[in-house]
Amino acid sequence: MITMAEIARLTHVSQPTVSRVLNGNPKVSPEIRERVLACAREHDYQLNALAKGLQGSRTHLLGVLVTDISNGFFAGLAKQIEIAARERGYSILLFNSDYNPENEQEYLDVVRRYRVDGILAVPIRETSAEWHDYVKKLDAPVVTITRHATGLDSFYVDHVQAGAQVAQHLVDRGYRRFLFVGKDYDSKCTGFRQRLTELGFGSVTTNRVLKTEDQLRRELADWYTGDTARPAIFAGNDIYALQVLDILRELGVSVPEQAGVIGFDDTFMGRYLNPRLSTVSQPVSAMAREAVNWLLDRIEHPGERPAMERAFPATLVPREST
Amino acid sequence: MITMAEIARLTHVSQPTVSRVLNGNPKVSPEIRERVLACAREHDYQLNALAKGLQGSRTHLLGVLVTDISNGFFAGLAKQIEIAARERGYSILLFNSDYNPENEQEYLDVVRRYRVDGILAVPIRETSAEWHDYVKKLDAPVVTITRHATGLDSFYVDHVQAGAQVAQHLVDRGYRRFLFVGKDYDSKCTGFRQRLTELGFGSVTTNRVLKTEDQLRRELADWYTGDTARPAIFAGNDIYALQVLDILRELGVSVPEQAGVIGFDDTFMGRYLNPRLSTVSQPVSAMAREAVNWLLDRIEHPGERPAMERAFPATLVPREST
DNA sequence: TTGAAAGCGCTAACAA
DNA sequence: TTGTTAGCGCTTTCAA
Repeated sequence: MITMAEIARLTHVSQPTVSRVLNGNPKVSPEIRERVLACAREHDYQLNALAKGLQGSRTHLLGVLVTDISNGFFAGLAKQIEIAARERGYSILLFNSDYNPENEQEYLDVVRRYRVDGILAVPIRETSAEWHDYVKKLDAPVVTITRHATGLDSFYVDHVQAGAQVAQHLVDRGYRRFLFVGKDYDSKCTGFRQRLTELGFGSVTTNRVLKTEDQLRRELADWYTGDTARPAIFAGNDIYALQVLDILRELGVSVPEQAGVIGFDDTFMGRYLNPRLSTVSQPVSAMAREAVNWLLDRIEHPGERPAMERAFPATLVPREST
Repeated sequence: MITMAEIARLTHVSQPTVSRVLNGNPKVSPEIRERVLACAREHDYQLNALAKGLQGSRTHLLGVLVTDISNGFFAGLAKQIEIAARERGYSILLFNSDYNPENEQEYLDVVRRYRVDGILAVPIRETSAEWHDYVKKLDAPVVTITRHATGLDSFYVDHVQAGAQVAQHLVDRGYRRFLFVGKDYDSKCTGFRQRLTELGFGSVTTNRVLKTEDQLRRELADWYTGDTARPAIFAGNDIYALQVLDILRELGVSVPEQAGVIGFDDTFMGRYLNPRLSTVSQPVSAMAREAVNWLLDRIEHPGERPAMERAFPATLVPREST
């Protein structure tokens, strides 16, 4: 691929002059400008972004670390991040931790090797001291997205509060017995339990962690037959909800009549399911956009400023399943 | 971030020696090796991948260009690509063309600026002369994935044949009137129509292009009421199928009794839908893995070799919707 | 086994 | 307005 030096040779100017032309520096005579641009176009010149990055300024690279890109919610998030970054001329290095802390650690290192200008991450354990310490000692700014990390830049939906909203909704709809399906350290579960306790249903709450689908099937069967109070299941994300819906159908339990089901994330598919899935919506696009803009502002206008802990509202989307 | 030169200064050796140690060159005395490694560890040294890439060898960067990362199928594909690349030490620059040829063109340029070692792409128009020409004149090897581009490296499922399989399946199941929902240039549609014609149902085939959801709703309503032969709908992907299913439910048409619906891609959700979605499965993981390995072999062992046109079998997955 | 020197392609500072 | 010089952090000769 042709370089600036080569263009300089061909057009009989110095290499820095070529740089000036290609960077739109106005202090270049029109004739030279024309000659250089024509030559660059003719040879399909493409800037060597590595050389530019090496020389010190910006790499215009952003590291994006998510837990599972195959989950529609994160796929949508990645898409919005990519769009927002592109608009400002940044490209995305994408990594998938798969909820494995070792991967997370390794990918963070990889991203540093490429000297990314900044990092957007969905950490596995946003509240852990490790995450906090790690972020603090990095040289590139890190923004935690969709999770709340106290004291760090984070753009998130308050999962504790959202969990409480779900609890309230289920109780309002007349459900009296509850199950949470998801990871045990999920903050949604915390908020869910708290509110249920406040509402006087603490003791009937059962919280289960989804491991294999088979296990979930057995647990659901046990759980459902044990009682006659109106039961509802809060799934930590729409994917779990989809599986729960399917299992209940197999068990012959009709939703929402015999059991309520509510998901989380408001994934695209929820709107079309049968029954249409009640869920909790997060403003993905706004979250991605604001997070990217904040990160890029930090990058482009360095200087101390307090951490931005930006909470976005979660919206309960009641549909047919509750 | 600390550099090799800095480590050299601290350990009283030359910078190239530091390079040797960190690259595992055996011709270094144990004492020096120890000293250097200790220093690197202490200061959390991270290689500057830009400098390494600049100096000529490999960047260990792969450009991945997909049409829509928020589509579960491509999200899954991206995930598998990322995993396969990681295993061999490569990272992913991800772009989303959103089915817009201008984006595709621009992103391909961006990727070249970062001097990626190779490109994996889901082209918008894999059969076009533009794509062919563009790929041919790039300096980095390009592998077309999930689409068949004749004469170029491509790892794909034969969509024409898959479309024919779907036609056969629907006819076998007793359907007699057909609708294709999807993009008009989709090769699946070509194969679908061909086979229907062969089977003597050519004239009753209606092919419609999905534009807005509202339009789809009106068209489906018109289409359904027009006739009494057993009708079936072939949706170009599972997302369309999901929407079709929902519209039919609104129209009070029961699936599969009054109308059959089949999707494409075997997205995760299909297994859990109500009714469970019949669809066509592509071996995503194998396709991604083989494509990545082929691309990396081209990168790591340069030299002419004929284009690899590797077709993978599509598997019809009959479930409850047909 | 180690070091000195050159150079990858670019930007930035300084001179002319 | 243009050119000269230096240097980013690394790998790669080539010498010692």
